[in-house]
Amino acid sequence: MSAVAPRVRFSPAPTGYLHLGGARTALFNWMFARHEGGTFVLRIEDTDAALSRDELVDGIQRTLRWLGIDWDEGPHRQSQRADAYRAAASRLFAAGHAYFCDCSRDAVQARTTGESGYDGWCRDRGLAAGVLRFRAPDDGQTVVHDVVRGEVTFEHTTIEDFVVQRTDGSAVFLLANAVDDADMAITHVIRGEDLLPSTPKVLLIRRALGVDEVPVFAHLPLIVNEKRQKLSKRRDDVAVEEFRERGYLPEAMRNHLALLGWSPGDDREVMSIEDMVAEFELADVKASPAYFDVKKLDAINGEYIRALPVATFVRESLPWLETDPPWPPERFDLAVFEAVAPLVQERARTLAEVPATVDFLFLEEPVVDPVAWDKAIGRSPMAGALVDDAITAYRDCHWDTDELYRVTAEMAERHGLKLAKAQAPIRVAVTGRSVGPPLFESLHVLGRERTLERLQRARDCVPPSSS
RNA sequence: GGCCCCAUCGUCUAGUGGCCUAGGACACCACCCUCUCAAGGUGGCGACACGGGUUCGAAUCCCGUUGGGGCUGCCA
Repeated sequence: MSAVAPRVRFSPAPTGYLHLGGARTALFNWMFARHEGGTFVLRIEDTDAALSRDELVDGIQRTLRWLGIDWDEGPHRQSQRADAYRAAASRLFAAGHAYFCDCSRDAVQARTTGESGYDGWCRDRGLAAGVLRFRAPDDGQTVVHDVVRGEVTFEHTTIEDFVVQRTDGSAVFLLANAVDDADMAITHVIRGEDLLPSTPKVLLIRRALGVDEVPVFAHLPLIVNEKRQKLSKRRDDVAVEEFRERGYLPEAMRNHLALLGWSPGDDREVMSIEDMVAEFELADVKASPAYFDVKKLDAINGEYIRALPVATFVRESLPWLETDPPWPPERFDLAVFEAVAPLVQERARTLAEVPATVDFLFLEEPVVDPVAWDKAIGRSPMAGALVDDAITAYRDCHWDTDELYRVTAEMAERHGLKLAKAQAPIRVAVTGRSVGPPLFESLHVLGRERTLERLQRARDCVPPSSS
């Protein structure tokens, strides 16, 4: 491609959080830059005063870092480059490429034709104030060369005289975008497909400003919801921060995002970021929209969780165990959690699932799943006898996993039951649930005393007739 | 309405004219393993939107139709 190292930018509007589409766009820009040995620029598009708040920008940076996406330049703030945009606007006006317009919103509406929008009524009125509109060419066409979409042609007759500067003198994103990409020598514009229709306008501005170079464009397919619509804040869960809070690992998030619209070309899916960077090519990006499937994210996240060193898993789980836990905080015992961590790790798809898997260890009394209780104890004719036997056997046996297994298996045999059946009431009595970590390890960690207490309590609840 | 984009299993995708009776992954189902649940293993279900071309040959190229989507703001 180009002899010079590419320069790309991720230029989000600060809306208070980083959404999935933005994260994917950032990731693709970043992977491209790293693959090509180029420069990744972070630029905040906050020309709208309402968006120009520091905390909104901080959130984006924090989330990008969480995802492992770092930048080489910036963050540049468009809110701080007003002078450059004003100068550019003046040049457009002076050269006759733009004119002022004082049409009200209603007037513009009235003058909007089906084919090409605003009809340019103010073009020759010689106004000196108002919004500044770009004088779109009346004929000809602009061709956008797009790496993922090929050549896209826009007839100039379909491009209206669009606004480049607001009444208050601030630049609209089209202008700011054109000026910044030129000033920052951006070579590849990689962004969402929703920006494709605005591309000829930006190109027109650049040309009017005397910029000859044209960046390479790559319009990425949209990420859509189950109804195949562009993800929106209102109706969809789109904040990356929220996925973080739901217990997803950044590596899994990043991996899944990378697979939306791109693949390495073979059967690999779960792969390291290094491998993704090594394989990433803009030309391999697909053109069709992709649905963000949380089920698949869950599966990928589970794989990443299982691949963690146990100590890392414990550390990553801590926020979920210490912040607003389902048990009294003082009852939590890190050593106990560490003892069962490998068993929990094997089963968790998200870190958020961890507390409920181990809550029986830290609660005075376990959370009882009524359906499980009813099935394993309430309506089980053998439950009373099994629990009685367990109490007897567990009172005197060696308190270790193998021994617990052995005496329980013996007990099952005495009753002519499979161990799977025989352990059910014990599990529910002690953990409150029918599913969970392996039972005998759980009992071992819980301790004899508390195990017996819970079994006795369950025994007291069993109707006499059932024993 | 106008302009533009898109179209392979339910989903994410491989496929760039013959290797395709279309491969993988997630999800789902069955079986195996097994103290529950997971994990793992095996197998199953399941797609080239439709119609015309081009070609010896089309999921792959072209045209049309249909369907979906994006844009159409003094938001970006």
